[in-house]
Formats: sequence, structure tokens, C-alpha cells
Amino acid sequence: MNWQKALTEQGYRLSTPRKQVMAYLENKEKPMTPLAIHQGMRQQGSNASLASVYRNLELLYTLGLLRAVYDPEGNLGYMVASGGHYHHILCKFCHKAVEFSGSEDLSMLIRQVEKETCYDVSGHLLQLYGYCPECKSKGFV
Amino acid sequence: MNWQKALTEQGYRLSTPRKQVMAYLENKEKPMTPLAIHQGMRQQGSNASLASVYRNLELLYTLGLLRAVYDPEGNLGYMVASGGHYHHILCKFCHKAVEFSGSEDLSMLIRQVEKETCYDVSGHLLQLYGYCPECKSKGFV
DNA sequence: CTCCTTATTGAAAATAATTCTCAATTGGAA
DNA sequence: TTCCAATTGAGAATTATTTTCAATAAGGAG
Repeated sequence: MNWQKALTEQGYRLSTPRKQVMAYLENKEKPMTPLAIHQGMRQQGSNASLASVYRNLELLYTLGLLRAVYDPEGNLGYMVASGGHYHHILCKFCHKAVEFSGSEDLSMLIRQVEKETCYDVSGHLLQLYGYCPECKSKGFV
Repeated sequence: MNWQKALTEQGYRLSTPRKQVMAYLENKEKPMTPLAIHQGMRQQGSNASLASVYRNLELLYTLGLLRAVYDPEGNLGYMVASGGHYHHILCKFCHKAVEFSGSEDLSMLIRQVEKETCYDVSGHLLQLYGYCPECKSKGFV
């Protein structure tokens, strides 16, 4: 319930569609596309417009309250930004995603690449794909 | 000129649009979107259709002759797959991209994440963003 | 070199995804 | 309450991608 504070403190209103988007994503464990979010909200009784869903996803993402996650097919979805971790590992079978730590280890790689390429590195996109414990134990993979 | 062999050996024809797509990408140092590729080819006298560009990008990517690269805004582009390296570092200013090695270092991170999350990791998406030597020396950044 | 088969193409329509417009609504400060 | 600006819904507009299908052309056989 911290995102409400973040929004109001920056002068944004707690409009109904805005709250519904966050509420909808809060108990999802897989990245959701704008369309899927809209449909899901509708099923829960919302009458928010698709345009409003897009608008709020953009805002919430810009404010760092949501994270963008690509599924194995390259489709962009959103998840709530829970921890300080920016990276996700995503199940190829059920698409369930969890954040992981370990940016420290990336920094070694980054320093090496900076030396190798003469670029200054200031950001990165990293996602891992694999199979989650549940799908493994159920024999799906 | 190795991609021609790869295509024919797998039973694909060396059609004019197909060759033009590869030729067009071969001397580009930034990832190009399908639309940009089509426009660029037109300027070089090609009359390939946009649909054909899409079709061939998909094929060439599937065969591993092209790599998919996301620019800092998340737009998908393509580059020729030059080495055995699958990752790119991309300049935020001029979008110039180069491949880098160092998957070895990722494997350490991957093992750690597997232990932490109980996922089996079987693939990953990694791109670095920053500023290239040229843009730095020209004072653009 | 010419013929034949079939992969591939161009053009246009169809579909899908995203953004924009604008009058109507509503959150929240006064 | 009242009021004003932020935000919305609805639908049009734009943009990106895929599909359809008759026409073309690549490349093997003769």
C-alpha cells in the first residue's frame, strides 16, 4: 500500500482506474500485457477503458511502481515492483516470474565489457528464462 | 557470405528480397527495425514489399543468421549475427551496437539464481546500454 | 539452355496494438 | 460544498504486423 503514497506525494490523483490497475497487478505472479490487464479488470467489474489502462501503465512504470518484463516470446508485460531487485526469472511453461538479486555479479561483467568495448555502461536489460519448481515437480518439463 | 550457404543447405532459395535484407543489414552498425530496413532497401533501389521484409526477418532470425536487439526505448531491431556472441551493448545516443563476450561471467550469476529461486535456467536476455567511445569523445555525452 | 515445380513474392486487405482527441467526469484542495 | 484541473471513456486515428492469393521467379531436371 505504498504506491498510493508515492502517487499522491508526486501530485497524482488516486483515480479509480489507477487504483484498479495496481490492485489487479498486485496479486499476479506473471507479467501481464495491457490487453490482459484490461480484460482481467473488466471481469472484476471495472469499466475502465483500455486507453486508461495504457495511460496508467505508462505512468506507474515511469514512477518505478511497475516493472516491464518480456516473456520468452518477446511480449511486454508488467509486474509490480516489489523489492529493490530489477530483474526477473520467468518460467517458460507457466510464465510465473520472480525477482532475483545478484546485480553485484553483473557489475563484474559490466566492468569487463567496459574495458573490452570502451563503452561507458549506464543501464542494462537482463532476464532469465527457465522452469519453475512447480512445473518441474509436476513433470511439465 | 556464409549465410547464403546456410540458406541453400536448408532448402531455402536465395531470392532477391532475401539477399537484399541480408546485404542491407551487413554494413549497419545499429539495430534496424523492419520499417527502417524496408525504407533503406527502397532507397537503395529495391522494390521488395514490406511483407517480404517481415517474412525474411523472421526466417533469418529463426535460422540464427540475425539477432534481435532492443534499443533503449524497447523497440525491436535486427542485426547480423557476426560472432558466437549473443549479447550487445548499445549506445544510448547514437544507437551503435557491438557484441561482447563474457557469457562465462553470467554463468556464475545463473548458478546463484538457480540456487536462490529453485528455477532451472535455460536461457536469458541480456543487453547493456551506455555511451560509445565516439559519442563520448565528441562530447555528446 | 529450356521447362517445370513450387517456394516466394507484391499488393492489398485484415488484424492487432497503441495513441490521440475531446467533451464529460471526478478527485481532492480550498 | 464548490470549484478547477487532472483524468477519464468512447471512439477515431495511427501504427505495426499478419494474412490472402494470384503472379513471379529460383533452381533442379532434362
